[in-house]
Amino acid sequence: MRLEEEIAQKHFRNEYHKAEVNMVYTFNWLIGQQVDFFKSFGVTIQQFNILRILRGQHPNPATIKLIKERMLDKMSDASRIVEKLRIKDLVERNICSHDRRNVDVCITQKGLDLLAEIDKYDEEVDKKLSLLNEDEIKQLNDLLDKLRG
Amino acid sequence: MRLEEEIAQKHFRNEYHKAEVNMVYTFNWLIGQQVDFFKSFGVTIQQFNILRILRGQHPNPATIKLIKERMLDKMSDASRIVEKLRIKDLVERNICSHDRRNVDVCITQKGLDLLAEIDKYDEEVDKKLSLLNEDEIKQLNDLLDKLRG
DNA sequence: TTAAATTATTTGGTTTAATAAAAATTTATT
DNA sequence: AATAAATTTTTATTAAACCAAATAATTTAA
Repeated sequence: MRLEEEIAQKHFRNEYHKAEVNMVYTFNWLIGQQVDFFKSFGVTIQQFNILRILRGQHPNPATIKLIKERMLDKMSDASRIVEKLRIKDLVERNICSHDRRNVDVCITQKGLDLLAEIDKYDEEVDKKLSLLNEDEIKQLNDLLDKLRG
Repeated sequence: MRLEEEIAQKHFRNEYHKAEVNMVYTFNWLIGQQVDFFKSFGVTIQQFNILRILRGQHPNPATIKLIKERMLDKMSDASRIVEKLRIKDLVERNICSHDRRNVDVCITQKGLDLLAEIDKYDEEVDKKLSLLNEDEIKQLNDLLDKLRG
């Protein structure tokens, strides 16, 4: 639906202004769906993102620093989120023997199992964007890449 | 820059998957800039959005319910945000005499002044998207509108 | 070799956000 | 009129973001 009809704002200064509002609005729409989806698996989006980073490293550990760098939302408080995951037995933490400043974080089998379960819904998740066809989705990706410079 | 290079993720299942990640990443980037911008005026994005809604109603009041409906992020905790604004003297709250469940919220002159000040930076804000030209921005808007259905 | 600087992480305190439940009030039903 | 249902707002709870300071280990440099 056109943005103007979804929110009660009739007027935008120009297409750039509309794009700003449109992105924020679409972002909220998208994140809202993700929150609900992940909640059904007992994790938050941030927790899921960290688990995925850890799976990417598996069977090697990742430090908190590496996790921070790889997170989509760079500002997140990785230490504390890792601790939440540890409480749920989804990750393990150990002081690194080579450099004891580091904390090595590893995904557990339970964590891997959870991700495997979530993976089953990939197609369903992709379908949420299915109102755009392949070409349009590619266009969108190109525009976003260009936008960030 | 291409998303694959900005985040350390090489592989996406398909363009749809990439688009999901791309939107979250790009919108986080955008919202991060907005947060900084509004912080320099002493308000959060949500507070700004509520002030704008109130200016739209001015000189009539808006109820909390109306504010919630109009917010881009519909789920937000409007009561508390209004209270934050009241503490800063940017809005006034009064129990509605017709229906005492309602709370009438009005923007103050100080609130109007703040918005007027922020308005001065409109062009500068639009410029953040200037890597896309008019046509491309319009395409982006159309794609996002279509995406949400 | 020791002092200073750097790096990695944690912790405390504050603010924001999302959600559900509670409280207050009005409206509807019998 | 009395009670139930619906509506509006507030409060409580939990997770997360933010920022600075504290802690601890390592590296650099004098």
